[in-house]
Amino acid sequence: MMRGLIVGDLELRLSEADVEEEWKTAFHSDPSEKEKCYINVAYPYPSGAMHVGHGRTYIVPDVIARFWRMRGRQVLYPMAFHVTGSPVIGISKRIARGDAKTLSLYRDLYKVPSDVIDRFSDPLAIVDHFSNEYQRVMSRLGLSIDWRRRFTTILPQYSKFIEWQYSHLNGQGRVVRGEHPVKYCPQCDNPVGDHDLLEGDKAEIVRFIFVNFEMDGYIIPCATLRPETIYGVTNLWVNPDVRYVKADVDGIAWLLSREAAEKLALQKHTVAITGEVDGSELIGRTVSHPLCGSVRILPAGFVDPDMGSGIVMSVPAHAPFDYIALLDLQKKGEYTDIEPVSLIKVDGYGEIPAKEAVIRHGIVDQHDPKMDEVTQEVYSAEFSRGKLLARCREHEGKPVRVAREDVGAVMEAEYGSIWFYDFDQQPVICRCGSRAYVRILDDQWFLTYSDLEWKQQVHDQIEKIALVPPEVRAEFDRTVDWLKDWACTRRVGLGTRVPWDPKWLFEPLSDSTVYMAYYTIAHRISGIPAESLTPEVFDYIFLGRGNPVNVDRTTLDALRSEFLYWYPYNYRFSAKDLISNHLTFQLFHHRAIFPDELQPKGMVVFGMGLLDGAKMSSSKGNVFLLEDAAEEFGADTVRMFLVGSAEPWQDFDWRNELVSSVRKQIERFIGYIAESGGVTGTTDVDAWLSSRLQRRIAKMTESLELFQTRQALQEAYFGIESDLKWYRRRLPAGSPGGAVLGEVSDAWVRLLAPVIPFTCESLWREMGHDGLVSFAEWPAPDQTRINPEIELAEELIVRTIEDIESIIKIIQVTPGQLTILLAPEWKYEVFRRVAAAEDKRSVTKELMKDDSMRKRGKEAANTISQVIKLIHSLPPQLVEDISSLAPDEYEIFTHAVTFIEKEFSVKVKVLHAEASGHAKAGMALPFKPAIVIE
RNA sequence: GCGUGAGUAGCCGAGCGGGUCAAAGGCGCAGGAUUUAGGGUCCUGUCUCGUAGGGGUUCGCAGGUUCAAAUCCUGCCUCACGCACCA
Repeated sequence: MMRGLIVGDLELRLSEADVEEEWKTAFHSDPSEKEKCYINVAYPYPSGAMHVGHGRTYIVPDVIARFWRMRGRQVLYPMAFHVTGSPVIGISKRIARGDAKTLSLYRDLYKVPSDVIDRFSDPLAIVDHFSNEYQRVMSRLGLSIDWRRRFTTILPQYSKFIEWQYSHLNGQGRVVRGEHPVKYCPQCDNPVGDHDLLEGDKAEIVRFIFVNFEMDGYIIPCATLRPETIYGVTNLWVNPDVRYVKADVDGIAWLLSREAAEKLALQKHTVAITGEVDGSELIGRTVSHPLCGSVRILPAGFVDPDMGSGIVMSVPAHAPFDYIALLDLQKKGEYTDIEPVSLIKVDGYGEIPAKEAVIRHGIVDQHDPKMDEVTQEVYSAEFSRGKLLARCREHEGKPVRVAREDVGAVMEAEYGSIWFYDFDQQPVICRCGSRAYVRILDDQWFLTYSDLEWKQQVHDQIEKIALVPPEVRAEFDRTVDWLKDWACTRRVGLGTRVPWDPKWLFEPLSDSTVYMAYYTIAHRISGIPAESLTPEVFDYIFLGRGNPVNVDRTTLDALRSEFLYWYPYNYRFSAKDLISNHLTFQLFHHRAIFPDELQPKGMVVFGMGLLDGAKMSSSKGNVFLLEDAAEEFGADTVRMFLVGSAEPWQDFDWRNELVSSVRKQIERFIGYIAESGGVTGTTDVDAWLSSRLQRRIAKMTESLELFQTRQALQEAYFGIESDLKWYRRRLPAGSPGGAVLGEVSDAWVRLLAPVIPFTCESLWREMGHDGLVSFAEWPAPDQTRINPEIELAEELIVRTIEDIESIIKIIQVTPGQLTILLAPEWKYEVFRRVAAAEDKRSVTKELMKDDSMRKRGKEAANTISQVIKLIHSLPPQLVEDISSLAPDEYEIFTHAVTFIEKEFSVKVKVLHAEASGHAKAGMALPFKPAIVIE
């Protein structure tokens, strides 16, 4: 009796534990005679518990790994933990501080015991705890990982590996020093990433230019994105209620808002405040700029000292805000001599676009909520279609987008303009609660992804690499084009120090680019002291170069040979959000470090995970923990759902009701296998079932080769199940079936083993096999068992039964007798000739040229048109089979009479239509007999 | 806003080098069967009309190409992912 037949919760879990124990070391993978298959996944950052979304990321590669292992490959599926970076440092601080939200996340959602949480004030305790959890849960889910190779990215040996990589990149001139604006918290004295922000995580850093006016020996800067509009400036705006400061900026006397002066100090300028001045004192004064001459300063309450320099240049012809503000003053009879000065011609507008737009939208004053929209409208019209007018001198006729660059460059070179960075929205608040600013870091290290030659090499690589799905190729190419230099170092966090500048650490994405190579030797190198692992050692292992002496040669040769066995990797798996950074970075780095023959071979990109239709997100609490899922449904159910509900590259949606039905499917599968045990003998439908099985095997194999896990499961689960259902329906009453069922079970258990390995492992054992199904031979379709005639005959019966059912349903009578009238041979001839005809429209004429057809007259013409219609409604393969195999319908139906009689509980007669003399006889067509129900 | 991709029946999803598509499969729902103890299993139906296996209208919206379009082209709308120093 088979154990596990009745799948109680407890029993299921017990058997999972048994199998897990057996697998403990089964997937340790060493170089062998066999062809290798090396797959890997982006390693996790263990700062929290795994949810079902993570589950799929690691289960899909596992299914693929198991598949190729059964196909006889030496498969390597390794795993490590990425602990580089700063998030856990923030987490540990928040936990130490007793932050309620963080504590609740870890205690309630991740279910970390309180004594463990107590240790979380140490960031290393967090990653330690969760990497062990990850391993435990991954094992529980049956991932066939070689755990000997596990490492973390702050292991001293790994750091040495990073140093080696960067010594090459640096030597190639690919690491350069540069300056870079970042979001920065003065309180924390550190750059802040978007996830470090309490508010303003969508804020972007915008680069303004200061247009420097002059007044009494002071520079009066105005921040703008549109330097070309200098030719249309009619005045400046100053807020009379704001106290401005005089400041010494890089040795020159400036006048600007206090906020602006402080911001400048963070942007590589020396700023010393020397005095203050009321905005009101500035009103009415005259300033000048070489490109627009002298203009006056006017009062404006809307000027924000925290925006730009706190002083604004006014271009009323093209800026609706300026226009309406000027108008407001003039309504009071002030400054009536100022006229808007037009400098841009744009189709769809007259001389003063700002004025027209304001009038068109019925704006009455500056406080109208539509002002932003109007401004946007004018700006984008001018930017996309505008051309500069004659008053812009040498820039006349230039499109706005060009003139903007040109005028800016001239101002910077000749008129003392500098760049000024600020956020496009406020406020931007650090998690510590204080305000964040833009700061320019000037000793930052960059990877030169902007290098055109390097980009080209990566483009060439992308052309050669296998990408799943292929549509992502365009996105990779775009990313390569779009990448600029990447700031690859940080001041804080865990990680490897920059060897030549130890105050910096390599940033997390930058230390995770070629670690797939490290897996190949991770278990062998962990015993070697880090001090011995000089760059020369890695050169020897990975590049076969040099003559290192601090590690003995036998060891080195072993490492080198293992690396060469596995590398290059065959497939890397990752979610699609990493295309624009990690997945592309690793191509860059492989290209820079490794020779042609060791470049990546392929990548598989995953879709995202949803939970009940909403995006999964730990921070929002919208997650379902993987372990809870395994507990509730069983590991195999979780696996089958995650790989079967959508193809890997599609988004999937975890819904408990759907998962439950997957569980029933597995139970049904176990039931089928159990019932087929020990069945002997043969039946009439065995050959059919066997033939179908071969096709299912071929289809599933093909699908898995293409990573189509969902398609594979459709064939291997639902396909085989539906064949079995039909098979059983076809059996004579009381028959348990034939020995073919054993053949099906044997193949079926192996086909599903990659997806539901726990179940299949125990079934395999119950079936009396030695060894693990995980290493059993993958079924191969047996061509000799494929029998198209039998499948065609069965198809005819299926279709006829469907016809009978639908007729019965419509006429709603209880049939007393059923007669099947078969089409005569000449109609088959028509069928074959129509099927073979290129042009179905002229085939009637063609056929009617025949004497044999003509003498049948109208009947022949009708038949031809019915056959044309019939052929259009049948699958092409079927049409071909009907033509070429010429099924003997009489033989087929007389054999199936008992079955049809059983189906409809009615007497069945099978007759040749033309001999029957029946009124419906004319309806009979090839493969579609006429049916008479009385 | 920019880049990449997607929009198919109650839901999820096949199909997308044009005819074979009223459109696979699953889920859900409905009816029936079953010596069915419990949500199990099997069969049937599930856009619409129809007392003979058929007809009609559908595949984000609006146009276009074609004898023929879910499938090709154009425009629009909506959604997802990415837009950088961050895992």
